[in-house]
Amino acid sequence: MHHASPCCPPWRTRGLTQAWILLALAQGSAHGYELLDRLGPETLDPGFLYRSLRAMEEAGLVQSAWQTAGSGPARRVYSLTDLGWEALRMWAAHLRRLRAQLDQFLEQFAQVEGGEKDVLP
Amino acid sequence: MHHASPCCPPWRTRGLTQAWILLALAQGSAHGYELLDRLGPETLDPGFLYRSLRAMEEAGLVQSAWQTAGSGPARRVYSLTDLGWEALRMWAAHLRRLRAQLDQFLEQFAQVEGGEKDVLP
DNA sequence: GCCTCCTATATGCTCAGGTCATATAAAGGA
DNA sequence: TCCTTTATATGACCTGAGCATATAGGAGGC
Repeated sequence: MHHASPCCPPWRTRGLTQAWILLALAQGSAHGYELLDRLGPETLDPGFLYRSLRAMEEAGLVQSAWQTAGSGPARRVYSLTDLGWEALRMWAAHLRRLRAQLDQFLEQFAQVEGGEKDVLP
Repeated sequence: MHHASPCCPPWRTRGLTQAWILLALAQGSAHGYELLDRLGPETLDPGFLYRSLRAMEEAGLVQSAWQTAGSGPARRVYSLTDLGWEALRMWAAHLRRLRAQLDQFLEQFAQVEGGEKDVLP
């Protein structure tokens, strides 16, 4: 019987990761390992990143080219396509709507929190 | 060949549904079908709602009581527990952090969007 | 030469949040 | 009686995401 903490919303928010990847790429072409650094290696799983990149390439949002020059193993360098830029703009619009929803939530929460103690006479 | 819209972030944001359910319950005890009305029947799947309510009851966030009086089939009326209120406050705090992240995203987006056309000499 | 570490990409397994379709049952009205 | 409305519930399935692990090239130690 360990209620430790109730419920708990722990994570780095679900469903928005692709948006962050697109934004990171919008700041300049890069390969996967470099994107990990840009987004914070602690906050993003490498496996998920690489899979996402492949999926986004298949969808035409990004394109890749092998870079064999330099030291270490070959790198797959990704860059945004026009379609990717368009997707990023759509994400931005979506996140603005999401922010409005959050404002609405927090406003409603403030109302119920104030009246929590005096619900019925 | 119908690229219609690229990528597309369509949905009512994932992972936050439990928070909305808790908030709706904070505005007063209700049974499932009534919660559907409060949250918008179009935006929430009944099956998912009922499963969530059962899970939250098991977690101690809500409690339920059968209401056989009145017309129609029996209703399971849910209400928030103290633990549920605590969870709701944690959700609010989390969503404030999420809002800050969104601000950061949109700010960075505004920067890259402005300089999109002049990337290299 | 060989071993080991760092960089870099990739795959398999699994879980949880969510959607869609469908089942069941009580009341009320035609 | 049968159909519709209200209300709760279950089964199948999809997908974003996390965790573990595999693979391969280069660099440095010895």
